[in-house]
Amino acid sequence: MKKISEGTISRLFTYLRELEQLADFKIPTISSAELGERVNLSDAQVRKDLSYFGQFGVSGSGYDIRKLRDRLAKILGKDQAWQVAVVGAGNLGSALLSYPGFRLRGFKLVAAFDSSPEKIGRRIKGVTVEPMERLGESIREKGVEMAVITVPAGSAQQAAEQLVAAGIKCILNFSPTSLMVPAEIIVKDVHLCREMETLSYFLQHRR
Amino acid sequence: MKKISEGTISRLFTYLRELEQLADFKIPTISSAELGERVNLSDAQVRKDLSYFGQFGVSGSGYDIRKLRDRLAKILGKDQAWQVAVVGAGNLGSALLSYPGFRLRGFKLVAAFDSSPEKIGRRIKGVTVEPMERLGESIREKGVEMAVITVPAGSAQQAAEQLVAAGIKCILNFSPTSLMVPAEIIVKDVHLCREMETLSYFLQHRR
DNA sequence: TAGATTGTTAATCGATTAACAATC
DNA sequence: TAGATTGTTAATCGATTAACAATC
Repeated sequence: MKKISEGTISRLFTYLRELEQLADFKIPTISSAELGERVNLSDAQVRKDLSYFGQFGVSGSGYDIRKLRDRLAKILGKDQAWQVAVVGAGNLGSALLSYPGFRLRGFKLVAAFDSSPEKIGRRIKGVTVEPMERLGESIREKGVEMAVITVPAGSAQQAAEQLVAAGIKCILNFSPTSLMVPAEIIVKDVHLCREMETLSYFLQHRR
Repeated sequence: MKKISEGTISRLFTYLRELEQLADFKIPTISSAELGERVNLSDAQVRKDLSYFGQFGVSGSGYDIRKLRDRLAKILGKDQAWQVAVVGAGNLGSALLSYPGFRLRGFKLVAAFDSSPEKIGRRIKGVTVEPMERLGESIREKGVEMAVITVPAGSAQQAAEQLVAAGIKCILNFSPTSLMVPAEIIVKDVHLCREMETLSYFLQHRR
């Protein structure tokens, strides 16, 4: 299979979410043009993205909504639940643990870790905050495959290393540092300040 | 001035942050190759990004660290503070209000709004949560130019409309919906579930 | 059959990388 | 001067868009 870009994958999730909503209505099919219009993308983009994974449509009539939804769900891993650990139980970590959207979308936040004694033992939405020393053991016990880092910049690298040592392959990083991890580890950075910064730049240069 | 991509702007902020750290040491200059190496980018990329805004270097010796830092800070709007409002004072909104990184980077979260009566009046890091009805007035009083939306999906569009009506030009949107706003409004979406989803896809297809 | 719409190939666009003359 | 490094132009790469034959 050829390399598929992150852009394509992200848009496929967008199509899937739209199809899930459409499936509730009575219409059975949708064209690439209609689907694209609903999510602000061109018909060509929709067909191209889908084409990486096979042929899902019927010439002249479009795509069967429920069938495409189910195929995409399978392809994108939305037919299964993912166990997730949160490292850092501060304000952001707690907010993520409390965010109902994750579970709704198949992500079960089942473990939380923090180094500060006063946080350890606290329960947040049914998850007990554990000490960092328990990280490896707890992750293995709970079958966690993905982790979110919400610790301050200074502790992020160490947290990442503990996660890698525990066998985690996939990290969502909210700390403003770039993590140094082995090449096979998939890291996605969400730098909140950076988002704000690019926004402020474009505001400054438009006003 | 020709159109500059978001990628370039984001990287310029990365260079700036690196230069701020470097300025603390005694070395006076740095080459594009060294700077690039520190932030995992090529020397060509560094020079190209900078070239959109002028000539900052000296052939043979590189860039004066403090001088480039100051020039970039000016260009990127980091020589001023930005007033920011948070719409939605739930877990995520509260976490953002409590996050010290924003203020450190020049973003002052000075207003917070929520529709739920039990949240109104609460103080979070010195900011009092106000009712949605106060949004326009408060934003004008405080000179707010940027807003962050952290309300649930169902209320996001309405929140956006109130912000636009209040004169806000720039929105950071954490709700999982795509906002419909006039073309001149700059919206940046941060879809936490989507980040998690793309991550889970690549994990699934690599294991 | 005629109209609609697919899947795919070719054209375009934009961003990154490589190369190098200019120059400190 | 010789070595280092810039700023910029040209080449490459990858992603998006347009076009259209195939086909339901």
